[in-house]
Amino acid sequence: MHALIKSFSQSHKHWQSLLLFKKLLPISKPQISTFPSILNSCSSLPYLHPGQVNHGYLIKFGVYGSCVDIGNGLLRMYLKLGDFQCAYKVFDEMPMKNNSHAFDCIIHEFSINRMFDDVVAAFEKMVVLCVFPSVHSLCHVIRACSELNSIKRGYFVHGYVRRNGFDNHVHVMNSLISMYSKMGRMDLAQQVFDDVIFKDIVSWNSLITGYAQNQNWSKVFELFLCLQRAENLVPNVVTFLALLSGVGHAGEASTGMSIHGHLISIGLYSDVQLGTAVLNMYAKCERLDYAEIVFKQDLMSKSLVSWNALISAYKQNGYDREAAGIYERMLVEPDMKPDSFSFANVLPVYASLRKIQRVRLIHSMVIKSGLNVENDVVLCTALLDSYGKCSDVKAAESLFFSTHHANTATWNALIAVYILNNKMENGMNLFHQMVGSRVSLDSITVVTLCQLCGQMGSLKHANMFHGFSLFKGFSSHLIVGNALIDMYMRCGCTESAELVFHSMCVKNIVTWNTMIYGYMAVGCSPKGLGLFQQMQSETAYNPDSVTFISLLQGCLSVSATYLELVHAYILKYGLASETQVMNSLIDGFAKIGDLEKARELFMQTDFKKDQSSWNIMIAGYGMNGQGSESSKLFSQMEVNGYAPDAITFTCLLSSCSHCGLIEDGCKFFELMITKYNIQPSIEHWTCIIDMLGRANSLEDAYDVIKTGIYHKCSDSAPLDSITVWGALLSACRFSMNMEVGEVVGKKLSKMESGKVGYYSLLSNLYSSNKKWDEVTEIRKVFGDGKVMKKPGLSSLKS
DNA sequence: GATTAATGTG
Repeated sequence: MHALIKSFSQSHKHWQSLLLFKKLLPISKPQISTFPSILNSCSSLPYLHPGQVNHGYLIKFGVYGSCVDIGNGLLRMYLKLGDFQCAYKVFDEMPMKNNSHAFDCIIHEFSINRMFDDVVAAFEKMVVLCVFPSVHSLCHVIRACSELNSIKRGYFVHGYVRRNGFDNHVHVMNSLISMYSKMGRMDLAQQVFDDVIFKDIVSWNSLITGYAQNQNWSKVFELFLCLQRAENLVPNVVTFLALLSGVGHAGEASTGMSIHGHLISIGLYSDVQLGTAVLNMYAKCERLDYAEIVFKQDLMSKSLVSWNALISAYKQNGYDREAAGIYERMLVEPDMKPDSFSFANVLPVYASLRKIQRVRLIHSMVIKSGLNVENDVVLCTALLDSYGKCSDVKAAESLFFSTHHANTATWNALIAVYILNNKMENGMNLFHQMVGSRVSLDSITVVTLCQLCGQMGSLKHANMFHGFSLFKGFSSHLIVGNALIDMYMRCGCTESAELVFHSMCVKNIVTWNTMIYGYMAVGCSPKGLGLFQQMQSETAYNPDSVTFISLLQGCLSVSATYLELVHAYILKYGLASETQVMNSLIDGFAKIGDLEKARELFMQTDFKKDQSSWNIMIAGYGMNGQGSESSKLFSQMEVNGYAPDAITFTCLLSSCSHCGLIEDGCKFFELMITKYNIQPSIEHWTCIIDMLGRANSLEDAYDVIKTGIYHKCSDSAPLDSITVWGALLSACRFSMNMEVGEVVGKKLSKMESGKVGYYSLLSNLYSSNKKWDEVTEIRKVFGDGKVMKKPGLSSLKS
């Protein structure tokens, strides 16, 4: 019977073996040698009960602890069943001297269960008890140190390796190379590599991958060339994965293509991972056409990673709609379930397309698929950011407060959400909390805070914050310098912006563009143009689209000659086919009142018109008092197959309001809701109130606000109500109704951050009516450095 | 030993 139990257990007939054991028990006392077989069977069945019962038998029959094999068997059983508490108990009760097998068992099980602290703790116990680990265990321990990112424990294990002669083992040395690589210590990784006498392909791969992960591309290529000269060693899949990642980041499409060809010729290309890496390489080199071909034709068995990589490829290159399309195609693919990578990839796409329903849907899918948002920071941050971009600040906040692992990116994201949704005070508060928290600040935090100060337009905050970033040592970062320039420009302080600009040792095209943009936004067109010319003569940068969009900012203060000159430069640099550049130019001519020129450019066929081209032209007619032309253009737009969007109607409504075409305005408002299914936004309501106000229907305008119908609009930031009341205020000014005006003014000054809004609206109002004396008067009252909030580039894009 | 992910400058 004992022999039969043993044979059942060996031939994986675990139920039979257990049943037989149960039958045997009432008849006779089992032999000690039967227990290891029984325990083996228990480990293979996903039920804890028989294991515990047998543990009891072992004690009852007095055999427990009498034999190392039984102890180890029991330990293995509990480990496999995942009952670590019982495993610990057995382990503690075992005679441990020289029982390296027990240690190897628990280290192995802890390691595959990602219990890295316990792996290291077990190893430390081994060292104390002078038990020698196996090479396999040692590799697990080294990996645990790298997962824990603990250089101290890494040094300890490395020392142990040296003292005990394990540095002859190539596997141990390879583990050390990748440990130091993951910790970013390529100097130490290189040292270990040099110490390995008989290097194998894994040694080379570990080092090459390390350099790739630490973005030292030249070393990646150099090592690859060395490897090719090495005898008896042939690069394999892993080598090429690292190499392709290097090529992708370096953006060298031609090198990538030759590697691609080489992979085909040596027959490695059929590997899905390599195929995906090739796809990713082309995506990073901005060769989406090749990436698409690789995906469609070469990747026979597409993995989830391949799909994710393709989504990411489109996203990286700015093709949001396409990226969303691929994600949706993936959803209907059989056997393809999105994972946290898919979600984190596609969320920013839906966020930038402002598809809040999609964001909510993904959130529910995340929960349904059993992913834990609280424990996955990346996914949590992506969700938080997406909700914030879709104006659902509450959802963003609750994600932030529910996560246990908020890191720097998570904090940065929520501060950015507050800025985007006009909650500057919340942003500032959160920043102060962040400084007091355990999370460290990074250059992105500083950039975000620069945006915050710039949006507030407060020079006091800007100066304070500049001091802070100098103190923290961030001001030498290129993106921080650029952000500081932008911040000072938005605060209207060109001198400080110039100071930062001249102090920067490393500049890029963004630095120059930011300066030019800033000069133009504060109305210093000669300085902007001067810097533009300086950039051409003193640097190797060619002006790009953004340079020209910047030069065309704030065109109210420029002349026709200036615009002609900029146009000539646009032609010279071959950017006349760029939609956004041409839109800015058309907008410029419209703003200075040269509608003829604007129309001429608009009719040109050598640039691809988009929705905003039409919007700009419609608005252009409106602001020049030609409301009926706006309406005509709108009909043409529909005929040409362009679906009008929310902004189109903002342009139309403001045109009708400006030209006193109340009937047309109401007609368009209705059309927008019924035909185009666009929910009125705060801007639309503002236009309506403005329109009623200008037509001396102040009562009606007041009614719109009093009845609260504007609350049924698509966005709901609290500052928005200030916008609406501000429109009424401007309506009051047009109809010279100071009675209502004062009521509205008082109301505004009581609202949350209402004073700033009131101030900025009033000064906007006065300055648009060219009443400079009143503007100066307001500055005297509120004169703490605040200036008007200027629209950013984002308003141009949409 | 390995490919895909979040926050950010104009």
